[in-house]
Amino acid sequence: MGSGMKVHQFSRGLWEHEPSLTLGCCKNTSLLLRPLAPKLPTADSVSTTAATATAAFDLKSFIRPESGPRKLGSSDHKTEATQVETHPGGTRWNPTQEQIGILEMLYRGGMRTPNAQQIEQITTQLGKYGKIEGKNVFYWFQNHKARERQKQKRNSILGLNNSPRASTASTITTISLDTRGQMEKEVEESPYKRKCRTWTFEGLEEEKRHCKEGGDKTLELFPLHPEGK
Amino acid sequence: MGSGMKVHQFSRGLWEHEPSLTLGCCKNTSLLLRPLAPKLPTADSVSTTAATATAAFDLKSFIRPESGPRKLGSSDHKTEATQVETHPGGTRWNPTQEQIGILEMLYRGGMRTPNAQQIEQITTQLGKYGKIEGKNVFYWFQNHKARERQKQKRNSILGLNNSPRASTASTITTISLDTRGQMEKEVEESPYKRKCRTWTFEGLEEEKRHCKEGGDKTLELFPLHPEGK
DNA sequence: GCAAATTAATGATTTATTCAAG
DNA sequence: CTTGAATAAATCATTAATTTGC
Repeated sequence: MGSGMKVHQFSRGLWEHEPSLTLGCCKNTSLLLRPLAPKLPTADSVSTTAATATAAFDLKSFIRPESGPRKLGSSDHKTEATQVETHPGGTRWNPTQEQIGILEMLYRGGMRTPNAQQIEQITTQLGKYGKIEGKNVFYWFQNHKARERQKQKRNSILGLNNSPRASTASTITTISLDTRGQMEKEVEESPYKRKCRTWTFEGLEEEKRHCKEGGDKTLELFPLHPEGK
Repeated sequence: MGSGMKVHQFSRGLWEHEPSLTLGCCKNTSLLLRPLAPKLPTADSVSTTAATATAAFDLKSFIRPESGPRKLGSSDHKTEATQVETHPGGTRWNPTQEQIGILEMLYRGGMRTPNAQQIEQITTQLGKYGKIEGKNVFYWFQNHKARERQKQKRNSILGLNNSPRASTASTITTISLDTRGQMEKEVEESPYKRKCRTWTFEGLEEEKRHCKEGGDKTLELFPLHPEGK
């Protein structure tokens, strides 16, 4: 199955990178602050770092917090952000027809992996038609691209066999709307590109057990960093 | 090559849940707004969506903005964010010894893929020792995990040959600090687990050409991906 | 001893694979 | 079965080590 092993080496060094404007949380404005770190060559950094860097930094709360002291009931942390409510009934994004339409239009227009700014704009626009987040847009493009590709691969393989029910799923006929120069090689996609997408974590995760039978809405909330950038 | 195909099914549904607080950007509180979209079953959504959803939403600016009217010189956009500079000399994160030490400690403690909250905390802590962002922490764990894995795979393959210098690379001896139930199977990792990490895009990218030979700092920030291809 | 050239490590992205919800 | 969501694998790209020539 995996017999491709193609190596793309060209198109090198032409991708620019975005410096990703560093939200204001990192409060080190002085640029040369790494006075520590004696930079010993070929240091194993095992015993040394363990001694130097531990500081005030209890790992217990980080590593698998379930095994540690369970601090669920205690409002010890800063549980003050009341951003409750969130997803009323569903865990995952349920796109509306308008949203899908716009996304497909963008895809057909040639967009493959939008960058952060584009995702932000798209999310803002699609937000008018229903709840959506940036990651939904991102994932949609990822998935759509991958599935279009494997659909085409399957069609190209099965198409030679010409089984009478293979490709009757969609059979879109009115594709040729205007098709200016945009369409180009819908097939034979270029497999590697180098983009930079700067993203930052913001919302905290929501595990929400399978919620098949649980009806209670005890949603506690956590401190996100509300200070934006 | 791809002959593994192992499916791990245990250790399921044991992750505690943080109910997530959805930043307030999505402003549709009324939950049932999809008046449009007649929801025709197995809709192709090609011609229909193109008609319904276009609205006020110029795709031209999204899809490969270079093919459209180039608006470089015009300061029409909000080119007011003088978030220049940021990375003084380097594009990518250059971890200090302390940061690496903490990260390795966390890794050895058992942390594999921290969630958003953990990443946020780690980033805050590591920020004391040098500039760092959340994505750096995330990437570090991804890369470290993957490379430890392939290192072990390589060792397990070569280890059977019993070359006398195979595993003398690190030979950490003082591993057993306290090691309560934490350590468990460092080898034979459980490769699939289901977590939720909600992340959102935040920083907009800004472009900065390679600056290898160009000494000028004319970093234009046009909204682009320079060419689709 | 230093600096350019080369190599090794590793940070950052993209693609492939997989799980699970509806 | 379709598809959103998440992770693992592959790989590009940049920085630090290391080597080499002077």
